[in-house]
Amino acid sequence: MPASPLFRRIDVAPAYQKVAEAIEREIVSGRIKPGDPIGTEHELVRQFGVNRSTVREGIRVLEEGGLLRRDSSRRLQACLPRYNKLATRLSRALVLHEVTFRELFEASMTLEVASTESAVERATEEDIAELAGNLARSEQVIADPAALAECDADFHVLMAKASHNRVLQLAREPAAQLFFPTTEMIVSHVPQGASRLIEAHRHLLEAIRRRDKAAGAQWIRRHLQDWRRGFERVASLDRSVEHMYMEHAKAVRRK
Amino acid sequence: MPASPLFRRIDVAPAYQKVAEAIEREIVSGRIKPGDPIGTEHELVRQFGVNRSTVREGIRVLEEGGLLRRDSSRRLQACLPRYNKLATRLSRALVLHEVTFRELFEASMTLEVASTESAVERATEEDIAELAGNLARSEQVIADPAALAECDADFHVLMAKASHNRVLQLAREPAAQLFFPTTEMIVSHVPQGASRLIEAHRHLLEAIRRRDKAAGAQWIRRHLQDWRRGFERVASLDRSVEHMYMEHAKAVRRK
DNA sequence: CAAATCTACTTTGTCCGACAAACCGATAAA
DNA sequence: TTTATCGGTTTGTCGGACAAAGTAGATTTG
Repeated sequence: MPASPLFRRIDVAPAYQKVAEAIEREIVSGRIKPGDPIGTEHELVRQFGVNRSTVREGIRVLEEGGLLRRDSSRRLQACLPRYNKLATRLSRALVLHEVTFRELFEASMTLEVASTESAVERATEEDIAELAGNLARSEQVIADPAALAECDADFHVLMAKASHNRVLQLAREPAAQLFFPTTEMIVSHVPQGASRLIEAHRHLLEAIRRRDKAAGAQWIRRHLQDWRRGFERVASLDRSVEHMYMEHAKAVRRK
Repeated sequence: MPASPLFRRIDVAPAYQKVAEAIEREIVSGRIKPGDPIGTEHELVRQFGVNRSTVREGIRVLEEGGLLRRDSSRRLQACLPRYNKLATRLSRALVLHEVTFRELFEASMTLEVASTESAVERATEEDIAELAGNLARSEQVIADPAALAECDADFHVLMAKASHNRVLQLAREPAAQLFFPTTEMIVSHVPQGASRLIEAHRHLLEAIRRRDKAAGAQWIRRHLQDWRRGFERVASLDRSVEHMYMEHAKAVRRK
């Protein structure tokens, strides 16, 4: 145990980091609210007394962290980090760690069941209406695997929203981003895949309407098992998530 | 539906983003392995044909995303994004969204139970040894709430590691980072809090040793319920996580 | 009077060149 | 063998510059 120190640890962080930290502090502490303008780069230069290049490096850090964005006219403003954007980073990390589909499946089984059970308990009328709207759209695009896969992903996002638990919502997102891109592949390879998917969604919605937790849990499990069986027709569960993800990322980038 | 287009959508992303994306592609695709050097800024300037300021902005983006780091001599190298670092961003996001302890508790109940059940099934001898080591340390610091709280957080991290499911490991981390900082407070306010905590850990370890899934699930639930009861003595579950987190963050920064 | 257009100013994205401090490697000195 | 010294790199920061795009106010037009 050292004696009480004479000197405080000196802060050797580079200037751009200090700029980023200073702005971050203001936002996290709530002194700057989401949507508030941060001021122009020139103003920040004046306030911090550093060069514009330095300010810009700090800004990039915060932009990437999701605390800052540029509005339509590219002026800076504070913002609430969107789960979705952060989840993308996490998904990428999972890919790099060469996570397998088995891990993804197991985790999703837990997360989606929890999300469903909460949704059954807490879904509001609006939540139900959104889910119903999604279901209707799904039925229209039943013959288009890509569109149906997108509907499926949305359905589960809506379900997580209906759980009214943002932690759960956030926790499931990275796995879902890797999990659901495979849906298109499965739906187009497995006969009856599309109709079974929609049937499961219909029963899930019905369970929510009746506040029947057991039915909800049962149908989400069945839905995921369907995915698993479908997936195993095409590839091994122990394959790393890497390839699928790469292809999907490419497709998204084209949009 | 548009006719097949004559021209491809031109890419108007700013140069620093393209630099970041180009490097990201190389890393995510595996052509650059974690640990590989990226080359000096000057080299990147040459390769991309843009200014150094531009390159540096791109580098900041990737550094923040965890794909790039600077080694001891500040040279750039690729790296695997650590869950922990990303989880910190997520935790911050949860704070900004004013998540409540109730949400945190419910999600953790799901995530920790799943993590425990997997650990019971799959923990290796090394996992068990690590958990046992942690338990021994806990018993030594039973009178020191801060140290005990740290042990508790570590215990659950080790448990997640023992689950051998990296998706689960990642999914629980953000919640845990917000959840466990309160442990110190609870342990020091609730008589028997420390001993109950250690008893729960002991039973959890025992359940893993005996591969007794039901016992594992039961004890982790009990452990979390203990937390909840303790917490409710001090504050309301419906309080936003914000204040606690802010104080904890300050404490960590001082370290 | 309202709408459209033009013009002057601001802001961002990028570039150039520069320099001190830190770091690396190798050689010289103890 | 260890320590000290000395160039050569590399990073972090700086100042200034300019084109493109956006903004807002003034001006023209219907």
